[in-house]
Amino acid sequence: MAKVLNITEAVTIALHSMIIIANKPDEQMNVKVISTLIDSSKFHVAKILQKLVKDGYLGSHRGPSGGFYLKANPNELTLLEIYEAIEGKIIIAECPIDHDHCPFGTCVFDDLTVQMTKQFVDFLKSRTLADYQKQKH
Amino acid sequence: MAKVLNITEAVTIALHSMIIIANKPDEQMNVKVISTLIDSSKFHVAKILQKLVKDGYLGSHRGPSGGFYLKANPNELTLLEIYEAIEGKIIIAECPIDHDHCPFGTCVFDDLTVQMTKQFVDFLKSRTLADYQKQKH
DNA sequence: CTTATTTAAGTATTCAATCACCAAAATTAC
DNA sequence: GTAATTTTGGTGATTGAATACTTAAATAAG
Repeated sequence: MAKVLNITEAVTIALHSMIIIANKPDEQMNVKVISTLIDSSKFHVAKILQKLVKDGYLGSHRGPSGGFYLKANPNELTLLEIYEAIEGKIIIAECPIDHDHCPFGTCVFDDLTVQMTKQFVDFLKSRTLADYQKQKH
Repeated sequence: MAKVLNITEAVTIALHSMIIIANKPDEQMNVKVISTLIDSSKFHVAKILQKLVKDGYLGSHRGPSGGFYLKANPNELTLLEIYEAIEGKIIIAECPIDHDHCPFGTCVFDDLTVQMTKQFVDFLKSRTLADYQKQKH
């Protein structure tokens, strides 16, 4: 069973956690609550959230009633920025055969892989965190 | 640096090798020649070709002047079939969050991942090996 | 028959992603 | 101030995919 798209659990955790936190601006959401909501390992969720704190998208408070809160402006934060915070900058998927060595004039995939990657990037760029907030704040 | 599309070197070797072999129906192409043409490890190329032989797409002859030859009908063999011979059946990339646990009514990615996967599959299905032969036989 | 060539098959290594755990630091609540 | 809670940061295990290598078997050519 093969997946065509590289959508890791790490990115999925990042996107869902950010959306969940953006929808509860009044409560401090902690790892336990979030990992339960999205049914993921709390260790993995903790790691991802720590990275998002380091990158400035989230803030955190330790101790009882601690947790994470949104620091970024949801109207300006795109899904692309979250995606790339976890995975690194998206690069166009080119055919692994070096073009100098490819025995064909044009790529076997034509420009499909380029098109598809752009389509994905454009989607992520067009969506902000605010688009996923039930009540706007 | 993140790649959105899962296009492994293994699949790339399979597609390019099949096309190369289909274009030289009179010569026995061996691992050394093919791996040089596509600038890949001969060990890896050998592995992939062995699998394609087992699956019946190629035949082989050992010994001096041995090599691989096309067994499949290039007019009926699609790129999809080659792709799935190596990677396994393509499945729709769904969000790793179990739908029962997803806190959102609709997927964060909308149906983009479904659309993109179908687009890729449709492309691979629409191309036969014959489309890549310079002179038809 | 001997040697060289080539595929076949099995094994090993590498790498990334995920997951699990622990000790330390911070903070809150009592 | 003490105890409980929660993030932080580091480490290591595990898994699976991808890639690299090695030896064995087959075959052709001389």
